[in-house]
Amino acid sequence: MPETTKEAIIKAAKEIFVSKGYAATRMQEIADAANINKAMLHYYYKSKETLFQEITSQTLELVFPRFAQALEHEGTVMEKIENIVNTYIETIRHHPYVPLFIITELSQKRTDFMVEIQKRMAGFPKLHLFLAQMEDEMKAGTIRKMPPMHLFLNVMSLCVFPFIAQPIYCTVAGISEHQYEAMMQQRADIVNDFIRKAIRPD
Amino acid sequence: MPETTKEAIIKAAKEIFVSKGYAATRMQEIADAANINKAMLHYYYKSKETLFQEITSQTLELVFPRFAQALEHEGTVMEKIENIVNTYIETIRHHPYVPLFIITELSQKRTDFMVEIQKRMAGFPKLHLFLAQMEDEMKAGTIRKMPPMHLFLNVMSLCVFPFIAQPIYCTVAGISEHQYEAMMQQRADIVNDFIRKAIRPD
DNA sequence: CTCACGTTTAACCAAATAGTTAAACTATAA
DNA sequence: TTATAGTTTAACTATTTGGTTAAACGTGAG
Repeated sequence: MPETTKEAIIKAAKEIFVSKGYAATRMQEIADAANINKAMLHYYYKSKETLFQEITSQTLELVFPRFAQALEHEGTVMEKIENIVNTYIETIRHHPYVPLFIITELSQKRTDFMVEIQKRMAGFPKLHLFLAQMEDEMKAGTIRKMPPMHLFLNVMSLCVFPFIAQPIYCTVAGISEHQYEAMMQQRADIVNDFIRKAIRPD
Repeated sequence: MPETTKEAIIKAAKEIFVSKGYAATRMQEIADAANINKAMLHYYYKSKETLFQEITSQTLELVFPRFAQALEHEGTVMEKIENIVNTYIETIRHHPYVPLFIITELSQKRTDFMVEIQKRMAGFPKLHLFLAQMEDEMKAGTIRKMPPMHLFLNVMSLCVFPFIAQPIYCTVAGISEHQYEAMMQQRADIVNDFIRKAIRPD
């Protein structure tokens, strides 16, 4: 089945916008990647901003619903964490450039992008409920005492950072992208083990 | 003491290049921030590339020597980790934009930047010696068994990610930059505790 | 066939941005 | 004081890049 022009544009634009960010992306580069004339981009999308908006929307949609859902899981703190870890790593493994894309664009403080992010955040279940549950379990002695915010940050760090840092990690460790992907396949189990041991009471 | 023009340029350029990246930075913006005419930039530095090179060099110099030194510390795996954690978090707390800067520019795959990074990596002590020591201690039963690469990645993740993710974390957790900085002050101790518990043998 | 409509192209324009130049300014040493 | 060298500025050019236009192309309906 031959790809429509619009599909080719979206595919190429997603590839390039997400991996290089808005500022570093050239419309010509997208046109080349989609094997079309640059004018076609403007035929289907009014401007670079418009096209970027479309890509942003599709990209965030790919990832945020799953992230939100992971936080809604029922159970103990450790069961919730396990679900978050599995969901995050699995999702990001399929879209490895997305976290850096989000962080890159957020750091530019482009208002339209920040609005888009905040819209998605609104659909998020309240984080502080999860933090409160952590405190309850810490008081009950089910898990070790530590600042709940830091525990949550630890979970995020262990899941997300490896994908953001892939290029530098491959350089410093002297391994290939392929070897790195192999590492990421076993990562969810390892992270869960790590956290389980770290938070169990003495 | 009145700042020299060159100092003003470097200060402004560092601020802007490091926080927004090469592609999103405008020479005019640097000139404005330094309160000088745009032509002055080209009087002191041949081109945007040249100025960027200078900023890159100074910025990496600020951070890489400390990172390298932290890996050279003597002692048990946990003692080494503790030193790495303390050094990394302390260093990055003073230069919070640097990690994202490095990752952003690396992801652009600009060859000159990658060369600059690899030069600094050359001065790094061999990571695999540290990994080998981990394996020794795991066999000896001093620390829990787990893939050494993942343990190292965990340490990096817990130290570096919070600074990269600051903008999105402040949004999702609904806290101010100031509150976030306060969190980062206590972070080194918390991360060390977390890792210590996670790697101790059962 | 041919008309009409959506699609595609080459050539072009306009705005933004990096980079240049020549003249003016300033401080300092002879 | 003035000659000199370094510094600064306004005005400019060149290049890159986002965006436009009018004409050409192709295809399905009548």
